[in-house]
Formats: sequence, C-alpha cells, structure tokens
Amino acid sequence: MAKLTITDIAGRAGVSKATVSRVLNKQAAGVGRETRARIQRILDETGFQPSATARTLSTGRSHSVGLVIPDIANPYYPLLVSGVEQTLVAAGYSLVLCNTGGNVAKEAAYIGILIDKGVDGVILNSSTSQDDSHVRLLEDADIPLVLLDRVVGRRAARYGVFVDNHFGARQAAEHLLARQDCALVFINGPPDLSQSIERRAGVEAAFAKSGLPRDRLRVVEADCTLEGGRRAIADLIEAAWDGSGKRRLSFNAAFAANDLMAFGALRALRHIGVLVPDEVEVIGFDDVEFARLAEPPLTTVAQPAMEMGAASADLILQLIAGARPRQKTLMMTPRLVLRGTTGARPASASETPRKGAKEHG
Amino acid sequence: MAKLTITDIAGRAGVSKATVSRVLNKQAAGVGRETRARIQRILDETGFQPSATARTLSTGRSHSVGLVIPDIANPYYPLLVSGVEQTLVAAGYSLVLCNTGGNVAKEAAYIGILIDKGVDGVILNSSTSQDDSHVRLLEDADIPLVLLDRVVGRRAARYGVFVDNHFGARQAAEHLLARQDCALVFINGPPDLSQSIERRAGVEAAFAKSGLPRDRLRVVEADCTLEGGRRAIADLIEAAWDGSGKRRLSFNAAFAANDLMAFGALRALRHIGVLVPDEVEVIGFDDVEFARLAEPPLTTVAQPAMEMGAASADLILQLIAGARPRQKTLMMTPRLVLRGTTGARPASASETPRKGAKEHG
DNA sequence: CGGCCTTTAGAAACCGGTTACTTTAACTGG
DNA sequence: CCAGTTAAAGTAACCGGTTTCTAAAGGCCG
Repeated sequence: MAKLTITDIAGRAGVSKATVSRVLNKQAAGVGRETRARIQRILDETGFQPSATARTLSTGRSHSVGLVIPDIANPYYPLLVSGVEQTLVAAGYSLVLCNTGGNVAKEAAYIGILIDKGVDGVILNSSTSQDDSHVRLLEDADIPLVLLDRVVGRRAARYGVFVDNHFGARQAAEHLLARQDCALVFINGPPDLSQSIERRAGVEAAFAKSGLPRDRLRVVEADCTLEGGRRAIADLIEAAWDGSGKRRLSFNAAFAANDLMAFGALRALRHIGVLVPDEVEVIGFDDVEFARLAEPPLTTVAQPAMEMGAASADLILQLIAGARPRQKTLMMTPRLVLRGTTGARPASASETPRKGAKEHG
Repeated sequence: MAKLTITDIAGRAGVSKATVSRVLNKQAAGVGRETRARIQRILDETGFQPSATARTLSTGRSHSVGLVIPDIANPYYPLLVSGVEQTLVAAGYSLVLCNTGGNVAKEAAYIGILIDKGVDGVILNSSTSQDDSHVRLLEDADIPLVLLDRVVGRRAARYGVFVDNHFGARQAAEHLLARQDCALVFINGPPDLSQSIERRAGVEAAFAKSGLPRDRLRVVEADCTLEGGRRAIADLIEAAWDGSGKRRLSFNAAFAANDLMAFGALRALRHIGVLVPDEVEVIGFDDVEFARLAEPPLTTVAQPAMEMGAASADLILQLIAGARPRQKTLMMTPRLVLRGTTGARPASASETPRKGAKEHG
C-alpha cells in the first residue's frame, strides 16, 4: 500500500490540501464544523500521518534535537541520555544520538550532520574544551545550543548545565587528606577538558589548605576508561618497586576523576593484594549505579546525571521556543557519598561542614 | 548569516540549480570541466551544505535509522547501541534513539514517529513478543525492519539478530545443577518475552536431564531491574523464614535472566550474610562490564552485545540497499563465563563439554 | 558546408506539506 | 434592498533540493 499524502486525503474528502492541512493542525478558524468532521473522519479511518520531512521543510522546524556525547559505553552517560530522552519525548521531540568516542574530529563531523539534518537544537557534551570552531558553526546557523557537563570556550558565554567540579573535587580531596600522613594520587582525565582543569584546581585547593609537603600530591592523567585507571595505578606501583620482594606503596589515597578509573585503580590494587581502605583509600567521581554494588562499595562524588540530562533538555526546549533566560548556566552541586573504599574519620570539630552523607546498607 | 541554499550558489555561479545539484552529487555526466571547477570552488569557499531535509523529501531517503530499545540505563544496552552507532555512522547514516522504558505503548508511539520521520529502517529491540500490531505498521509502510535480541511474532518471519537463549540458559542451569543436592531458583524476566520463554525452556531442559525431583526447581519472575532481582530473592528468603532465629534457605543456586537481577539477588543474599558461592551459587546473563569487576566477580552467560548491535546495523543497511538475504535470522552463541559466584566443580568425565572458559585475574 | 550525434546546461515538474492571499457566499444592519 | 462584514474554502507560492525533458552549441563526417 503506497503511502497516503495530504493530496489523497483532500481528493477523498473533495476539498483542497489547504483545508486538510488546517484540520491536521487543529487550527480553530477557517474550516466549517461539518467539513472538519468529514475530514477528521477520513483522517481517522485511513490513519493518515503527515510526512514529518515535508512539514519540516515547509516550517523549518524538525522537532528533533541532537545529543552529542563522548561514550555511551561509560555507565555515566546512559543516565544523562535517559534524562534528556524522557524530557524531549514528553515535549514531542525526538533524539538524534551522536556518540563520538571522545574523537574530536568525529564530534565536528557529527555537528555538521546535525546542521544538515536541521535539528532544532543541540545538546553537546563535548570531548574538547579548547577548539570551538565546530561549535561556531552551530551558532552561525542560529541553532540553539546547550553545553552539558563540559564547558567549551568561555564559561559564561554559552548556555550550559554543569556540575561544580571544583567543589566536588575539593570535598573528595579534603576527605582523603584528613587521613593520617596522607600521600595522595589524583588520577585526572585528559588535561584539555574544562572538567579536568576544574577538578584539579579543587584538589590543589584542598591540598594547599592541608599544609602537607608538596611531594604528598601526585597528579597523573588517564583517558577516563577503566583500563586507563588501572594502568595509572599499576605504573605507580611499578615505579615504587625497589627490587626487593617487599612491596612499597608511594601513596595511601587515590582520587579518580571518574568511577570507571576508580574501579580500574581498585583492580590494580587488588591485583597485588593491597587492602582497601586500610592501606589505600579510594574515591571516584560520578556515582554510577555499580558504585553502590561493588565490594567494597565505592566512595564517590555523586553527580545527578539524570537531572542534568533533564535540565539540559528543558533548557534547549526553552531556547527553541525562543526564550533567552538570563541565567545562562545551571550549576549542580555534587555530593560526596561515603562508602566502603574510605575509612572512618574521627569526628573532629575542625572539619569543614560536609554535604556528603553516610549511606546505610 | 542566513543559511545558503542551492539557489544562492547557482546565482553566484551564474548557473541553474540543476547544474549545482549535479556537482553536489558528483554525477559524472552533464557538467563541463570548467563549470564544474568553478562551482566546486564556490561550494568550498562558502562551505555550503545542502539541506538533508529537502534532499530527503525529494529522494525519499533520509539516511537515518531508528533504534528502539527498552532501557538505556540497563548497562547491557549501551553496548548494543554502541555497536549499532559505529556501523551506521561509518555508512553515513545517523541514529534516532528511542528508549521505551519497557512501555509497550511508548514503543508503539515511537514507531509511529519513526514512520512519520521517514527513517530508512528500524532496528527494534522490543518490549513485547506478543502484540505485533505496531510492527505491522512498519511493514505496511515498507520500511525495512530488523529485530534485535527479542523475537516479535513468528521467529522465522522477520529479519533479526538473536542469541541462542535456550543454549545459554541450559549451560548455566547445567552448571548449577551439577552442585551437590542442588535446589535451583530461576529468576526469569517478564513471561511475555520470547527471551524469557526460551531461557526458561533451556533451564527446564537441563533440569529434566538432571533427574532431580520437581520441587528442586523454582521459577520466579521479575522485571529485569536490580531491585526486581533483589526483591525476588528477598521474598524467597522471607517465605522460608520459620520464625526461629535461625535462617533457613530453601535454595542453594540461583540463575538470573540478566546480570542486573543477579546483582540484586547477590545484594539480598549479602544482606542476610549468606556466603556466595559457598552457600548459594549465582549465575547471571549478559556479561555487563561490571560482572568482571564485582566482588566476587559474577559468573554469567556472556552475550556479544556490541557484535549483535553491529550485525543488526549491517543487516538493516543491506535491507535498505534492497538486498534480501536468504538467511533471515542471525543466531549468536552465548558463552558461560565462570567467575567467582560459582564454586569449583570436580572435573568429571561425565560432564557435558563446556564452551565456557575459566577467566583468570 | 550541412546534417547528425553528443555534450552541456537550463527549464520545469515534483516530493508533501504550510500559509498568505483571494474568491465566494452568507449574514448583518441601516 | 444593498453595502459591509465575516466565515469557509480554494489557489498558488514556497520550503530546498532532485530529476526528467528539452534546447542550444560544438564536433565529426560525408
């Protein structure tokens, strides 16, 4: 059965395309009660669905939004996607998913495709904070843009939904640094990400306040994958190997810029039989679902991923509707969740008031 | 800067739209060397990108494919999505993601939207195996369809990529049933899924072969979530509670139809201090990334998720290209991966040859 | 040198909707 | 009874491409 067009419907009803179109769009004026009813009946009988493509060409609105993310396989992103998707679909929009694999070239290519496709807006969780040439393309084409999770270009210049990375990292670092004689390793993500810069700053701030000697903080960089985190720690262990049979660790606390790397670190530690949290304490970032499930459950800085996704979708819908909210950036507050990979701390009055709450069970 | 159109380009080059179109589409014939070069130069200078919408309307091909999945937050699906996405983008197609949350009505609604949008094909990981009315809609509209992971309607009737659920479940059940005095609980998914039926049949087959008395197998149903798996086991524990302080378990082996439910089961068991695998052995299904990471690492039936996604994308691309492969269904073989939630078995000659391999580390 | 073939390029229809503008008819009020 | 309004419905242009058909020009051959 060939696909019906509005002309077919018009033919059957003995009216013009224009009239059918008016009924389709539920326009109050311009169609008589009787005619409208007749057309409506034919619409219902045939189950006619107008072509979204034709409508898009004619109206310039596609009712779809592009979502660009680095890596759907990283368990943090599905939550983000889920939040975006739910909000969009509720508003009658659909989602074009662009998974860049952290590849900046692929990201740029995807943005080009989204422009061609005529999406009404783009939510961008970019893999680079430096080069914003592809983002300019969007702006030149006047397509609303919401940055998600990672800043591109000047922070306040564009709409965006972020988490307070500095705060979150500081909380985590402070907690670790309160340990007796702490020697901290910070496993950061790629250094060209705004995120990485902010988190590092948070760690440094906490470290400065601790007054510990400079060599007690080491910062290493990894690629946000489990294997990257594992190798980062394995390398450190290797480097401290003194040739004798006895293993010596050069650190007793590790903070990873995401949970996946934290799990990798734990894996490396477990591999050589290091006890967590007794010998080394570990904190991650994100709070993916499995952080709770791991044994021991992972202490981590929780980000409200689903809410962030939903918020970015809300924002893009507003922009598409033509609104231009004063408040350009929405900053969410992360929360340190204490679980099993960190040890108990003596309740001390001197400690900063903490947002993190101990979870039970 | 207003968006350029093909007419603008034609104007600048002093030629007609038709000629520009021929250059755009790299048609060999119909344009002189010199003219072609001049137009090409203007194209490059302006960075002109033709509107995909207009092209779609005109040619009837959208170069996009819809992917319908039940739940992106379930860690099994991102892998599937990733496999699909990589294959599609490599072929110049883009991906419209439809997350149904297991809601059949939402699934049907999404299929309607995909038809309107004029996607060239649909990959459907359905939440129902019964009602295929919405799938018929696709077929009426002559839109190629590939079923993924779950059968809808008669198995051989439609193109699809599946895993041999019967085999996988049988492997797992056999392994568990080899335990001394085994009392097995099978936590199945929703009973209206083809998957669930097949896996159950696999379990029943293994059980029948074991010769154990009927009451040694219990089948319960849950909703494929972690919480569902947890509750299923918690309920069984509750039911076996004899009022005294001493806990009695009515089973010593559990096989869950996915890893998430297996983790839920482990959680319920841990909650009352049951030792795994000593007191109860547990096997999951899927082999999500965290199965390896959990402590103890989860024994599970591994599905090649990424490959399945890629295979389904390959198949839909073939169908879009007009091919109609003889072989309608592609059946992947799952593999039992023995890890820490099952105990060692005495190597016995009588045992079925096993595909599963013991992993190290 | 004229007719025919081929190449180049343009004109126009088409894809399936939306919408500004126009026509027709009925209704209102002076 | 007729001018003025208003509601209903149609006509046609338009969105931005693709494609078929056709016209013009250039080259080759007899």
